[in-house]
Amino acid sequence: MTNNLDTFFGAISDPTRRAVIERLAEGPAPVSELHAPHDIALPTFMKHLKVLEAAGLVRSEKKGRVRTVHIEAAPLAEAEHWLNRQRRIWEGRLDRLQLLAEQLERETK
Amino acid sequence: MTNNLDTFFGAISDPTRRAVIERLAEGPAPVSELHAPHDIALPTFMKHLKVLEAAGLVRSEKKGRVRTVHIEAAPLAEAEHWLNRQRRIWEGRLDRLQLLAEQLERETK
DNA sequence: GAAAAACTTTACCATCTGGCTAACTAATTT
DNA sequence: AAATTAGTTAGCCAGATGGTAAAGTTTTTC
Repeated sequence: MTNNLDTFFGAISDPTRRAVIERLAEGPAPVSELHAPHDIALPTFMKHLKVLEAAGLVRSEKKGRVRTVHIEAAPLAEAEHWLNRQRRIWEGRLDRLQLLAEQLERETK
Repeated sequence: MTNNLDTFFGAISDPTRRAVIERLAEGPAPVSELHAPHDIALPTFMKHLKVLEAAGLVRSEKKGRVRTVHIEAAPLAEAEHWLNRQRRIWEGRLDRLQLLAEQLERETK
């Protein structure tokens, strides 16, 4: 059961990768520019890019010697749906617990 | 920079752990009941619970020989904010790109 | 055509992760 | 008191992950 959600959440569980996403939200950029602010070796950084690409968060094209990277909107939706559903279910539960508590309150009064 | 988001997203990047969260959204349960549907050894399962607990997604209390586990609503909010912000930013970007495309369309007509 | 730039590939390493079995402790049940 | 139930602890393992350095490839640029 190697889900989309697995690779998606796995991809954004790393701070370097989240930083890349945040940067890319402002627009596409070549690898070297994306790499610059991070104090890690280039090949290490490329691995992070591959993880993001494998998770479908990012796509890239090479033109000449420059590879340009840009974000992909698609997979975010699914992840948000999961989180939303969970939050609704368990906030619902908390609400019901509160109602129960209030009811008990009234009964013991 | 070992962020909250790191451990949170890391925690929900595993299918077993997401399944536990989904189950717990219906109400608290003892470890053995949570374990039952998963075809893995108990100690392995306990590790998953520890990851969820360390990420603040879950809490548990032991009474007698039974440990009861329940979800914690708090950390979801932060994660959703991150995702929401990202989505807004880059959907915004996609919209702007579309406008640009339409403009070019008009100009070349 | 030589040098520089922008990646890529290769090979290696330590630590983390998810899995296991076996043995142990502490409560209930019978 | 003996057996059962419900977790816990300890120790091991294979593979993934995040990191490195060094050498190679393919454009550009000078």
